[in-house]
Amino acid sequence: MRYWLMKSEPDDCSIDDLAAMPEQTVAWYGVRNYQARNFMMNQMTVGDWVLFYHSSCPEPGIAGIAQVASPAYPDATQFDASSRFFDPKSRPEQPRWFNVDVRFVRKTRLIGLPELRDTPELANMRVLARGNRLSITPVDPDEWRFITETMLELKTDEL
DNA sequence: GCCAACGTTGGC
DNA sequence: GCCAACGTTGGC
Repeated sequence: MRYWLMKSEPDDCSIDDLAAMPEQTVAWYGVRNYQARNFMMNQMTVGDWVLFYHSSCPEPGIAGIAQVASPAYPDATQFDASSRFFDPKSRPEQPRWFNVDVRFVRKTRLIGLPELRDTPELANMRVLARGNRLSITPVDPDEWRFITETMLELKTDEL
């Protein structure tokens, strides 16, 4: 069981949008970075926990909790010439990009980026590292526990 | 809109 | 394999 932080632009898909999806589940398509793809392909398993993070918006920060809901499978948008994620170099016989499905668990209060940065227990969080641009980052179990239990006052078995 | 940081591309 | 040029991310 692993823990992750996944960034989504709320204009694209906010935590409320996720909650409103059929099955409250969305394909995490559009990842075009090999490191992030490899996390999905090689390390994620169904049931992994996800901090759902709003990025590129007025109030960036953690907005909810989700769960990995499928193994990685080829990202359909790479073959769709009308998609902004179209990749002409990717072949259906050997897809280049993969995604998992992500399912809504709950919305939380927004833990904004300044609050994350002000929290000593989270000083080593990967997403806060200088220059980090990865849209998917691993979260340490200790960091997960601190955020959910201490900052959000949730027990994992209450999720 | 700016820009720091970093990833990717492609010529050599 | 090097590295300059270019593109993207994402906070501000």
